[in-house]
Amino acid sequence: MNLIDQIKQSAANFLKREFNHDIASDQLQIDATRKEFKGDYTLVVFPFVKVMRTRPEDAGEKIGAYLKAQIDDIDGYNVIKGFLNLELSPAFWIKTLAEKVSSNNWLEPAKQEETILVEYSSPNTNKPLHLGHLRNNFLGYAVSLMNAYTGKRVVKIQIINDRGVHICKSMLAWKMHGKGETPSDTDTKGDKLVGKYYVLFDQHYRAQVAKLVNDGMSEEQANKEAPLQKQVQEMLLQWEQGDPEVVDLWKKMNGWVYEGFDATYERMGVEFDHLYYESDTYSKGKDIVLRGLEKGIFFKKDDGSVWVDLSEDGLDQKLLIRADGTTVYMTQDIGTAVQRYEDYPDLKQIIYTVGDEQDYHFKVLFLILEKLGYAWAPACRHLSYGMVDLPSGKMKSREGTVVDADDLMEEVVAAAKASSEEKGKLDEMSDEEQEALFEMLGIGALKFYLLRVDPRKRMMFNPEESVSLNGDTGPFVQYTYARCKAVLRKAGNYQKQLESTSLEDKERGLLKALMDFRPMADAAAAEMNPSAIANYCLDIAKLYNQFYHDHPILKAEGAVRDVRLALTEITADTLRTAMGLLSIGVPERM
RNA sequence: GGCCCCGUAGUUCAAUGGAUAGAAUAGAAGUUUCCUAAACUUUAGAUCCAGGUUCGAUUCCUGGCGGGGCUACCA
Repeated sequence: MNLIDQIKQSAANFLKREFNHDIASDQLQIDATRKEFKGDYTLVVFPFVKVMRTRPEDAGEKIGAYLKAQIDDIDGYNVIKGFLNLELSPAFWIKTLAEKVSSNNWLEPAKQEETILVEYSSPNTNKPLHLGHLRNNFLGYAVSLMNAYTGKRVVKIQIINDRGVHICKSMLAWKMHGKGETPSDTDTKGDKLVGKYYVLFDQHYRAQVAKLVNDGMSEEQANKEAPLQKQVQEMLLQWEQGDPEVVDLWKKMNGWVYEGFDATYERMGVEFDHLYYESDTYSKGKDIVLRGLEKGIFFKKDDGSVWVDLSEDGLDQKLLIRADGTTVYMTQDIGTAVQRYEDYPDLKQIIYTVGDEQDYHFKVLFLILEKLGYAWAPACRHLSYGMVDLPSGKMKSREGTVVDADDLMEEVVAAAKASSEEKGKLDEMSDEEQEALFEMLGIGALKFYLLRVDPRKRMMFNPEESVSLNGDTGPFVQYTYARCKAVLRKAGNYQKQLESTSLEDKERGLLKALMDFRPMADAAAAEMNPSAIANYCLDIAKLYNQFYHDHPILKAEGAVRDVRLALTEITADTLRTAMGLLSIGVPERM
């Protein structure tokens, strides 16, 4: 049991013994003491006051005296208003530091038990990945790593939206205007080439619509009547009927897209364990819905369409099967969820990384799954994240304001390179090492920029800030790590069986923050919140840099030097581990 | 219209209901014969408005105001 739990336990025991009262565990609150007060940890005594029927100051005094008597590591205490500040002994801190620096397993991942699925990315195959996909992928991948670290067996998946009318648009445009162009003979990335034809379709289509409207047709009707619209519908029908020519074209163009995506994913540093394709799963779910209909969970309208009524749950009615018997997105999602549990029978949870514009969709999906009686339904979660805005406003593909993922990664790496060369510290590195470093710094900066904001919140993407390497950035943390490693290289071996000595305030503050890594990581994983990890890394880096600035390490002597080196070492280990959970690498030198 | 989310320094972000609301950036002023100055220090600057619950509210509740999203037999 760690010390904080011990203190909580002891405080609860006090109340039980003296007042025969059981305090709820959520009433026991212990925080790190704010730096303007003396002490290390603070117990909030207000919850005790009612039971003890005394003033907060008295209550604090009594609890403090009891805790000091009970727990050896507590050296003293003070009470300010309703806050009991506990002071821990120097020996406790040295002991804690020595344990961490001498055992190399305190940062090991927890044992992986429950199996969970994390879905992210899940792009359409008609256009390249953009900034929004970057936030999605970085979030989903980080949440996967965090859960794997804190004790889940994580299967990383995506469902690729490889079919449907949007794919046919690219196909049709290529067929009409492509002249047989391929990625290799145009030296174009496959996803970019297909995206080009998607845009081309849209241009021609809108021209047709405009002409029809000009000729007196209503816009709504023109949208339906445009020849290209009819052709694309026809093509979708051919695809569904398995027309060999259409299917071949579909396979060919999707293949191009996958090659392009693979290159993008590789540079992003994300990966998947299991790919699902919508073309395999889009018809699933219908049977499940029909069985639900028999059981009376759903109902049928006169035209034969099948609906679910969620008005008792505060929502409305939702279509599940069209009058013509075809399925909608919701039906497919029901099918794929069930499919996944069939694929992974010991599955405990699915996390869906999908933008918050689909909050309602997932609310409905989870409710339907519950109504269908699947025991695992309540464990499903929607990792809902906010859109990424640009200084110019929303990203809109029509207006060409979409930030392309590949271009952006290229830019941030170029910025890292320019900045590194300006500093000129890399003379000893080979060209390959330098290139690898620029990649690590640039991509790291981008990931950190997108991950340090609470996922649930909409965020602003400022291109200039995203390539900046100063301030609250990934490179700041990476720099701190490299700084630690430089010190450790120069120090060589040192005595890790630390002798007793006192600690400076900045040393103790840093150590205290480092001790908080596990609980922080557990909470972040449970909340699916990588930003908590990013902000923790910034805290640690700031604390270390302040300590580094104020106290000489290599020039110190004896036990003091050993302590400072030990702190440096566990700071580096913690930063590397924490950044690793965000899939951001840290360099030995920079 | 109905439902959901969000309003914190000039700007971008923090703060399980806890002490004097923290950072970064932009602004002003400093620190290097010394372990990596991509650093550090000082300075100025904010909880949309009005009520309520509470020992205590940026946080919870109600009502405004402002912004965004969802509300398709689209995916």
